[in-house]
Amino acid sequence: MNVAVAAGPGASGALRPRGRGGGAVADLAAAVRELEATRPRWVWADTHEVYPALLDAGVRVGRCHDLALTEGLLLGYEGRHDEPRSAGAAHARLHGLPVPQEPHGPRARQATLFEEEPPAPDAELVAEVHADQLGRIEAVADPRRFRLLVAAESAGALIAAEMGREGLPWREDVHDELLTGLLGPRPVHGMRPARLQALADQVSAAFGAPLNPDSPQQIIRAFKAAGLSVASSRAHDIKDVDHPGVAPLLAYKELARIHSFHGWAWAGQWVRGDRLRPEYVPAGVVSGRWATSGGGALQIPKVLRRVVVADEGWTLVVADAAQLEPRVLAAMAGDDGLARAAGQDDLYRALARSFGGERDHAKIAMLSAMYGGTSGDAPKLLAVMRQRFPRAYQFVEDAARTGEEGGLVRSWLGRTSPAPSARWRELVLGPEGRRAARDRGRFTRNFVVQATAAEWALTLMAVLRGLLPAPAALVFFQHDEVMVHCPAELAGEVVTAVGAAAEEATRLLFGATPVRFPMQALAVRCYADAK
DNA sequence: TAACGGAGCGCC
DNA sequence: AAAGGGCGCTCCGTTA
Repeated sequence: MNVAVAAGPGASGALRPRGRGGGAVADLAAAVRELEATRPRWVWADTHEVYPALLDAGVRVGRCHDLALTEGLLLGYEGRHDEPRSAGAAHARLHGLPVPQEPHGPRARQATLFEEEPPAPDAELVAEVHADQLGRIEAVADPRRFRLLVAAESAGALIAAEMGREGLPWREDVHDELLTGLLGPRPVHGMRPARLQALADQVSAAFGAPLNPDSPQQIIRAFKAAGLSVASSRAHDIKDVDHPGVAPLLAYKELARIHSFHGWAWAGQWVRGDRLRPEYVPAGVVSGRWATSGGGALQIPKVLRRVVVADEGWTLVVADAAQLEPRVLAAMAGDDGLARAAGQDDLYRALARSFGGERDHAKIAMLSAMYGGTSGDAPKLLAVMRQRFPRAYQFVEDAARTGEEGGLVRSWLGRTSPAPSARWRELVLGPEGRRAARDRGRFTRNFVVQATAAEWALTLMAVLRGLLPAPAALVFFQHDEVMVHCPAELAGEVVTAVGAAAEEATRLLFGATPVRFPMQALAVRCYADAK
């Protein structure tokens, strides 16, 4: 049963069960709670807009259909990536009305703060757009897969909202202690911490002139003045340079990043009550990966992982998919040889024999095939791959070729790469054309793998959500890694659920396949212990 | 003064 | 001869 939902002013809203007239309700959350017992699929314009208020009221739902996310998938599939994907825009297109432009960027968002009253809840509009989308889904090449994509994407939106509310356990005292140990005591606002300042002074002393180590230009100039030419101020390009300023500069870079990126100011903004609450953006990346807007939660440095500690009596179950992308390629390409290797726990080890016995060579070959790498030993190893695993090789080559020619590629479930920009179409005809074409080829080559890996991970998480015993909760998701916070006595059950979810995700995407997707799930007290 | 692109680096 | 995909975020330094 599908039930269209629209939120209205305050707690009110409107419901419209499929095929029946619905109506306005004074208390939307109460109405949803009551109907949830019948396990409906809730259809709404935008999970991000609707669901948080339900969660505030203590109402969780099992499944939904997110019109905006689905519209994005469909528009992409139809080669219309640039059109606005809100439910309102979709409705306007249906009726040939002027399409409201998507607000984007900080300015646009501010402007909408002062706009008129929210429109009356319109479950009719929701139902209409939904019906249109269902029709368009049936028109794609493989509706079964696309329906799975829509379901996973929508489930992801529910999870993102729930995780945003739950928050990642984050010990403020441990964080402060760690920062103080690395940087010195917390400075007054705007000042450099003592240890950073000391390192900056050492750098200046080594070069014999005041130098701001945050300025790439000044760094390059300083090396030049010392008679040394460096390609850039990047750590990688200066680490082997013989100069007394190098060591303190590298130390400064490492610590300065922690200070500015995940330091006290950051914690003040994103951490409260020993919980980090970033804003997840499902499908924020064109490949379908999630992004965050604020909080930097997808880039938590490894050194900070010891700050993530389970509550007393609770545990963290940390699980990550091993070698996800090559396994995805093996399953998609239907390459028997690669699929056999991907039936092993260590795919690269299983491939080593084909690459002269070196596990590292197998790894370089696979990564180069998926990323378009060509440096070092890559060409030689790719030639071996082409010969030993022709279908897998051809699969990514085809994706690259399509991209170079300006075409669209799709993930396994049907997520579609954006069309090339007008700028690219111009560029590709000019003197830099070959380069532009190759760049896009690398993008589409990687897209088919990365986007399918994201689908597998999203499906896994959606399944896992349904298997978790209360009060276990998903608290973190990072591309191919999930974390569950649960009472210690449930750890075993959660570990089992992770394994079952991985198997189910594999079955849903690929059916019967020799490829395995091992997930290492570990119950730990602290994220740093998961390694 | 605000806005913006580039550099740099963290994560996958 | 070399040539690696995707992001977010903060800083600098220039520009409007």
